[in-house]
Amino acid sequence: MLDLSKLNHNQLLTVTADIGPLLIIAGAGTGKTRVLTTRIAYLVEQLHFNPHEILAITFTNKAAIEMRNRINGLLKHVYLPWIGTYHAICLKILKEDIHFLGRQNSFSVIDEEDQLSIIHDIFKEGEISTKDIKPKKALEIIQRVKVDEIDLFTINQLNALRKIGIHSLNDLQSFRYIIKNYEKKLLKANLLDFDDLLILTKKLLSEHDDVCGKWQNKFNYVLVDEFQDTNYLQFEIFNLLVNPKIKNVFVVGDPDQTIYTWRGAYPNIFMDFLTNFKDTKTFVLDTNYRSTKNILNVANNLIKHNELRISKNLTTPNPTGSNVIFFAGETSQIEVSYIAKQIKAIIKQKQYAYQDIAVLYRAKHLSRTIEQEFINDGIPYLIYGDIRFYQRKEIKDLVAYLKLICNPQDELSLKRIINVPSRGIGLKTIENIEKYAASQSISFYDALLKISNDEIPSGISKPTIKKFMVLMELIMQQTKDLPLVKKIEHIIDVIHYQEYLKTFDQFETRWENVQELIVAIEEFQSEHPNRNLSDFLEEISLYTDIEQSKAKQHDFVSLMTIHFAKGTEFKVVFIIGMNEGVFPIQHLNYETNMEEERRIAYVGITRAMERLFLTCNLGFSPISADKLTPSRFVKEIGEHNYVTDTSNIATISKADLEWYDSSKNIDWQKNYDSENEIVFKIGDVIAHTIFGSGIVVGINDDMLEIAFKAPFGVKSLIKNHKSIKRLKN
DNA sequence: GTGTTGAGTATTTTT
DNA sequence: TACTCAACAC
Repeated sequence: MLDLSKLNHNQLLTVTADIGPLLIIAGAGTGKTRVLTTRIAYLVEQLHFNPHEILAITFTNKAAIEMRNRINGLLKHVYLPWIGTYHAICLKILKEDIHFLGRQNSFSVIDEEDQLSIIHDIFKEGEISTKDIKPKKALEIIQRVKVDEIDLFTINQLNALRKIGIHSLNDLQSFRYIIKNYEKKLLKANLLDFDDLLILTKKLLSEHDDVCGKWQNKFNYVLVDEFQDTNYLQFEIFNLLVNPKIKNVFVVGDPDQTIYTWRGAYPNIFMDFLTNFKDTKTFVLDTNYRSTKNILNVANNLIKHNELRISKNLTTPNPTGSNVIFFAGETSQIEVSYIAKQIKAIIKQKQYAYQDIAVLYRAKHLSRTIEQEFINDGIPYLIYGDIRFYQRKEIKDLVAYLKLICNPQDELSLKRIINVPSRGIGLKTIENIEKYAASQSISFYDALLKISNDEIPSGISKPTIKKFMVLMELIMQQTKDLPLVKKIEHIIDVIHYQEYLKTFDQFETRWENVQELIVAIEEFQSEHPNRNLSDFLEEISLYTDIEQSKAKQHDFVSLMTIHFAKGTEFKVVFIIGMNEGVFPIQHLNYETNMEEERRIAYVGITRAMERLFLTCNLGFSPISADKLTPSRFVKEIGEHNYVTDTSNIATISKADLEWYDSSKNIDWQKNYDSENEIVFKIGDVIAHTIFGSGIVVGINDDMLEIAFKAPFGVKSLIKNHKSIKRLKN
């Protein structure tokens, strides 16, 4: 029997609400996950829904696993096959039905590294220099164009393209070329990128009523977690999946925690939802069980500065708790050693263990100084999301071999491992093989076959290729009838992968990762005895990370970005780099969305249960000519709501703190001012908020070439960016 | 063809 | 600081 006694009044109403559209606005720490999982248990146990007709959409794979575990705690022996991210759900749907779009169900999914390697090929073919356009930039444009469904071929107005990072007509031409060829290559090789999973699912469901109807009939109840981070495309898919006759939906979210607008999420989605589902019942959960009064107070006082917001104030029955501490160190060195000192003190008092503590930051690179400090001080730590497991070289190499056993025609994988370990098949040879393949209109693999059997185009060494092909044949034959785990072990053995890895730094870690992969395969096999290698590859194609077994064994401090920390909680939280320009972040060529920055800070603060430290430093940032100032967010929280720690090493006295001043600084809330464009000419003296003064030395399209003082040199910047001010003619 | 080194450059967040 | 890329030595 389902135990509902632990729920508060509102939670209980939510869990036991009648079927029909439900919207739950659940603030941070108000028991969102509990409500979701209990609702699912309630559906199965009380309302007798079949687990197979329940679709639950989460934002991350991690959350999906977590949800499955919690449901398992509530309902023994009940398995919900349809819990997953939009991407995972779409993958399953497409694997079943993509042939309705005239494509083959045997497609595979590529990750960013694969995307980049395809982009590199396109650059080579189109003779685009990586100096003019960075492949990463091209990737970013491709993603934004695809998710936002922007048609680059009909848009000619630069104004409309600035927001996605295209600043000149020249670039537009190049990006058109890149995207056209990118899509062509994917189609030809039967590959889908992450965005395609969503785009094609939408296409499938919207263009094929019968297919759409089939899925709508299948899913009689649809739940969505982290609804605030749903992007438009995902929302469309959601709407297509919901059976319009019954409208059994249950969406949970918190508009104040929308931190993925850069991936297309939009705070207004809640209004859209209410428009689509007119008879929605809305519940608000605003009792926070996570944080102390002091911490919640800080969070509430910060987020109220967002203007585009539905007002909401969380309250908590928890005690007042310790003061929230603000610390400003003279340098970043002092900032991090302060944190180390606090952690050591906390541990010494035995109030908390390392695993109760998290250090959070706005951007990944900020973990560097803290990591160094922790190494020096012997504080155990783990950086999450550092290098994702399935993105590591050693893992991708071996997975590429596995993919090739399944499908020898997989060109990406083939090119990846053709010279891993080194076999004397370098870039030149690969290029020649590609040319040969193109001239014969055959695949890369078939070209290799031909070369090793008879024809030898110049510039390719037949014996080398032959040797490689014999090896591949051998691997395929010998692994054919082996169980999954033996397959990978055999490959590692035959290609002498361990010896090869020894030539790299961090051999031990890499070899551990290889072992970890074998464990993952073992687990897959014992959990799904009937599924084969390609099932495994499909399963991991959406995984970026793995449950780190390390994490279960040791006691360490967690280091992660705030984005990564969403959905977690820690007794003690440090948020570092609370500096203007760092958090809120200021970037060179993009505008800052201040409200989103504030929400990110809000998410960070609300991770804390008992102790919260906000730290900053007043040194020089690596890219700044000026001294750093504390973040405006600290000021907005209100001085009476926290305590400034001046008791420690070399702190700045409170009076000396120079705060962000909107009248003195250029506000980069609206970075682009196309109404009043300044006309620059060569020789103009300008001031930049980061690089100081400089002289315009070149002008093209929307960009200015500006010579700054050492160490910055000449930079290309956007002409009408608010960070640039003309000083005199 | 492979591996190393130095110069130059660019710093957000993730499925 | 970290990563990329071109140039160089073997």
